[in-house]
Amino acid sequence: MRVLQARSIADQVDEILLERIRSGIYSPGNRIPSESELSDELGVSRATVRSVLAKLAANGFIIRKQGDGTYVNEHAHRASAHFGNLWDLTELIAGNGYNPSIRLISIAQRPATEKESLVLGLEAGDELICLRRLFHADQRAVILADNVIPASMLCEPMKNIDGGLHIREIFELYFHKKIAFVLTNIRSVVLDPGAHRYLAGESARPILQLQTTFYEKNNLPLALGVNVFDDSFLHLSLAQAWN
Amino acid sequence: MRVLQARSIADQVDEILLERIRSGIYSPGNRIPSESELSDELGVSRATVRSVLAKLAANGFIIRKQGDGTYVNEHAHRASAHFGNLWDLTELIAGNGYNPSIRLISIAQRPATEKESLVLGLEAGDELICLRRLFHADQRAVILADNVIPASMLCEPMKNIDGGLHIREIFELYFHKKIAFVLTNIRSVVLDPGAHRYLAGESARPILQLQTTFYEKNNLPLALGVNVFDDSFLHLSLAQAWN
DNA sequence: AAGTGGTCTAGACCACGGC
DNA sequence: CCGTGGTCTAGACCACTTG
Repeated sequence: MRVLQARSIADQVDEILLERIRSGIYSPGNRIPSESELSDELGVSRATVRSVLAKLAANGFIIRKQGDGTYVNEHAHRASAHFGNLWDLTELIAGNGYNPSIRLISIAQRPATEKESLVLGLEAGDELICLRRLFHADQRAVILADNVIPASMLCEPMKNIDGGLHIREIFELYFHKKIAFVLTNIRSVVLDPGAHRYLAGESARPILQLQTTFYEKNNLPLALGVNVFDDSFLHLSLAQAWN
Repeated sequence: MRVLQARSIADQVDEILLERIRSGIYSPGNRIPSESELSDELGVSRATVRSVLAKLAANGFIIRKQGDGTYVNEHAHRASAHFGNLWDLTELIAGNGYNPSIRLISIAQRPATEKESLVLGLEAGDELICLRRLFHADQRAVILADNVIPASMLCEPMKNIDGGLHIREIFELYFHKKIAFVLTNIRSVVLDPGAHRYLAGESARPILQLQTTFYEKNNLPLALGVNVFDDSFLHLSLAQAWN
């Protein structure tokens, strides 16, 4: 079977193998075909197969044993997030077994605070676009997501922004920017009344807060984000291979 | 320059490049030599150089720009953890700028609770080794780490265990087991009185809790771990490349 | 146009584990 | 012993950015 060149060969092999794992063709605890067999069957080089298997192993989907073979990990399905798409909130919700959706709460413009202008490299008083969104898991509000972005980068009227998109798409479509990397701080905080308006349950309980700074390829900070969610409802669990 | 075969060539290249970044030979925001130049200078193939650069980029140390070059990321130094060694608590403390040390609080044996025996695949009432350790950052107690391991796996007298070792080494030395992968749940909890005995600051404040399950290569659970720490003192921050 | 990183190949040799 | 994954090489071609 020769895969087409629509996306990269490696990505297609990745998709094929992941589908076989998910569908049970490669079942938990059992051995999958060797690298040579896979490269023969899929018509790609062993190096390409290896790059895909390395990624799957890093995310815990498979366990590799030198001299023996490659086995499907029977515990990886319990992880709600993976290193490739960490901090992708819709994936996090889906990984917990719910149907994710995003709703725009508000979009507004205001001057930057002193701290914000410092981090984002702005002049005091420069304007920011403030995006407040709510992520739902099967109709239940679970994550409150706030993002602030310098208004000077906006390429279209603020009202045009589709709040249901992934933050990466929002940057590409309305700001013509690509996020190169992110720096995320994981914190434990008390649910404050402002956020409690949107999230169900008792107030002042401890919740997780993800503080993210987005950077462009040229090392300049693009925007800030703060996401809060109840980790008793939505588990943030990660599988990771050790060596 | 031909590197020696003591450790893998890739690991040595990794070390060389990381050292050049840390020492400022490759300085923040500036471009580093191209893949071809590096492979020539170090006497290794371009593929090997690429595998190392890919790892450095995934951890945010460098930014790669197709058609342009590879640049040192000027923000990566602010990350306290990296994906390769995530949940390595001594690295986390070092990443926050402190000198890490580990002290054994207690080591004891008791029967497993119902929940523990379920997760670890034991019979009700099987014995567990309970390891309680305290991680210090410059003499200040910052992380309380509890681990429970089935007593049946122990290969030496309990008293022989050196509590100052990395959990991976403890498994290898005293249990003759290798950890293949871990599943970690990140939670936000209230500091309970039991843990407050060891950690300074006010009680009942929100703190981070890392619940880890350790697995062997054969997919069997080895042990459980619970680490709690004050994330206002010790930041859990991660750099991650987005594509 | 030249040079960069991105992708992929074919093949070699090694270390390890099960048979 | 044989087959497995682990490592490394040399070289090809492509896509992209910059001068």
